[in-house]
Amino acid sequence: MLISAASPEIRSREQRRQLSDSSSEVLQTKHCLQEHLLGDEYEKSQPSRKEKSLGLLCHKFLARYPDYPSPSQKSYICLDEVTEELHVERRRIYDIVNVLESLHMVSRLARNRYVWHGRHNLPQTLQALKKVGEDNKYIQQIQMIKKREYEHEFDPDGERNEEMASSSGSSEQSEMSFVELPGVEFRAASVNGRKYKSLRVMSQKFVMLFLVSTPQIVSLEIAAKILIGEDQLEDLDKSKFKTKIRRLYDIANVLSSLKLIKKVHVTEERGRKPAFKWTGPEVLPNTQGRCMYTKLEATSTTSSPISESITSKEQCSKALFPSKGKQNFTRHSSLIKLVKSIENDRRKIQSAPTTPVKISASMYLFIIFLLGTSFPLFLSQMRSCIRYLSLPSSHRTCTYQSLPVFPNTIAQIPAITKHQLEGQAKTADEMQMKCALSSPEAVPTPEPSQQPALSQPLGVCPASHSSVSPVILPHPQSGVSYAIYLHPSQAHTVTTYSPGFMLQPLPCANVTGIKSNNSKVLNKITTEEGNTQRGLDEPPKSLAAEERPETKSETSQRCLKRSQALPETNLIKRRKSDEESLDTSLGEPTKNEKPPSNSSQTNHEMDNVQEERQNETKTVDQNMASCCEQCTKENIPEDEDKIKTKQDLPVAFAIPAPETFFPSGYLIPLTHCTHGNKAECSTKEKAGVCSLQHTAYSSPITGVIPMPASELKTVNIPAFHITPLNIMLSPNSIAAAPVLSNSCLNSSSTSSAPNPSSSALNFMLQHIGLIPAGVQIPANPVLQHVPISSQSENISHSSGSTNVQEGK
DNA sequence: CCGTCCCGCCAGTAT
DNA sequence: ATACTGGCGGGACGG
Repeated sequence: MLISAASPEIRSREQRRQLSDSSSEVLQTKHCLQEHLLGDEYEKSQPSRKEKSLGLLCHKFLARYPDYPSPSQKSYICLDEVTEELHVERRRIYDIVNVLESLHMVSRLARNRYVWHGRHNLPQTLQALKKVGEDNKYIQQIQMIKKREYEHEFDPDGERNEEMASSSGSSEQSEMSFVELPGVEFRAASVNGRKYKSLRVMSQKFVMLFLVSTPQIVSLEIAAKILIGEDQLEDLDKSKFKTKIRRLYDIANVLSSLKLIKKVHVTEERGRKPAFKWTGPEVLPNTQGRCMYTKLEATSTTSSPISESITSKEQCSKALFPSKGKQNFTRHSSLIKLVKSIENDRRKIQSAPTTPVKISASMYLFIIFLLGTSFPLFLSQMRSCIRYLSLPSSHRTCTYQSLPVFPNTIAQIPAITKHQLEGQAKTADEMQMKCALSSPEAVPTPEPSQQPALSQPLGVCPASHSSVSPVILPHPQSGVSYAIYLHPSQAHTVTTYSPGFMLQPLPCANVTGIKSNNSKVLNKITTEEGNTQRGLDEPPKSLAAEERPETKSETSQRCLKRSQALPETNLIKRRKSDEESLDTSLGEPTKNEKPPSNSSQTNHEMDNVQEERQNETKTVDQNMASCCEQCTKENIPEDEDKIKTKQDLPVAFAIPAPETFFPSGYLIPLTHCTHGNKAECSTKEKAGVCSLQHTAYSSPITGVIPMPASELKTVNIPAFHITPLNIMLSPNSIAAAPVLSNSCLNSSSTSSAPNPSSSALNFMLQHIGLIPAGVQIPANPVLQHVPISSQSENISHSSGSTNVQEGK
């Protein structure tokens, strides 16, 4: 950790070392304790199968790069180096890189070379994938498969092909396409002529399934069937199915490492089946025109873009990302150069005197959520705000980027938050940057390298929407900024903010029923809920019938070769069990030190806790005063608790509000956000931030899982002061106003309403330096209106006897 | 026994 | 031709 101050390289290296060390240490310890015979044998214990797992490897890989790399310092990935340093065969790295590429976390630059993007693109990617998934009618396909299986129970006939053909056939476009992101640089470089059947596409589709289905749980079986069904029109043979499953495991492993999914089991009449549950960031529903994505023909080798839908989407994306408008390139040096020059241009723009950073630096902080509003409107509102704030006209330069930014940023917050909570390490630069942002001296003369941090991640697109529109308005006179949470209906009123407009704290009474506002959403949920889970399974039967001999001559050879390999010792086996026991004894606090491999159980615990917490919070007093009181004492959600123990941080909190009420607006004075206070923010912040960011590697499952809340609750806290070191986490919350306060450090809220407000606030606060980077106000999963305990764990309603169990 | 999934062959591509 | 990619599936490991 101490080393974290050193160069990123050293740090990451160290990190890796620790990781492996700790894991091996643990193993050795166990051995000492339980190994009866074989004294030294275990020392040179060959890496057990598990130690070689793709998941672990992926963790190591990920540990080398920051989740949110600062745009200024692009990290490149050299496969040779990686393979050497991680001691793995190249082949394995490809597996990892391929799925990362599918998420646009990396993109291929050239042979042997990739660029690391980190999770910056994740929100857009997921949104795009979700959109595509919807377009592909995956939901229907899933249902069809289930239905068919059910029918097959009785008459294993073969009319399924027709159904399948009709369904998947209708979406021929889904053949072999790879979802691209308009904003992803160099993405095109990865699109070479090679057949695109790959893991990449598979990975994307797999993710789509999660994003599309309501309980976000997908069984391998269904995933495999759907993926197969799409590829070839139905020639399901058993071996193909098996292969598909195998691939899915590969993908699932890296997705798990990314903490986007976790393994669960779906139990039904047939018994329990492996499945995976989405644990990644909630993806906001797409709104027409907001989502920009392009599908590229897999086999396309041309340098010209092949977009199937050159519609408003396209245009929109082009308008938003003029410099990124390029679509698809083959790997060609000239093209790469072009890209570079474009990038340089962009950099120049970003380095312009005035940038979003400055905006925040000058304390003209504001966040506008125009959820449910059209983008153009958003833009205009943004402009008016900017105008009002008397920002230098030069801002218009960055308007291009900064404007679209917000929505996008918001979307990213959940991921960021989660990530940070998990204690992932950050690069020193990143930390510095954050500190700098809040420090007075840095503000006046923003360094080019710093600015991108704010503007770039934001540079991409889709607007999010929610029923609540939090707004943070600067109040020059008093030097205090206010965060205002407005009901959508009021949003316009505020955004057209005029100098004379004075925001006033509103009494709790002045609330609006959120439920009714979200009725649409809720309805959707309830209707979708329950039909997503699969029903039966018995693919082999039908598949076997069609099985065709596809044997390869070389198979026999392989067998021989493999048989030569010496079987591993029993030692390894034993170790496994030892490892298990030890892990359990480790307890939560040490989680961050644990090796990534096994954490399902931990997760399980967590979920339980969360449930408890939810119940707990439910009972929390509904009125403000008492709420605050309580907050300070108890009701500290598990998550926060963990964070506290893990990072020694002040806990965040959210104040629960009456379920049926939603404050139509309230103000949160951001006292420290004034011009003169930057210094204090920065100093305190620095300490906080830095310490936070140095958190050691944490186990994959240790992260905070967004809790589903059944109701939206918010609080009206007119006069809280936000202090740098205080964080407020509203675990589930959304609208739960992210309120920070020294006196009120608690949390409890259980709100859950599609409202990125907390995210946005987090983001802003973090960038302003009010909140340590490692902390955040958890954003709330959007459509998770499922009854408290049910979340996605309870799929029972859907297929009656389906049931999900956590862990392996 | 069976769910996982490591391993590495080897075909297809890029240089 | 050589090196890089990555589809693929046998069969070993772990529970």
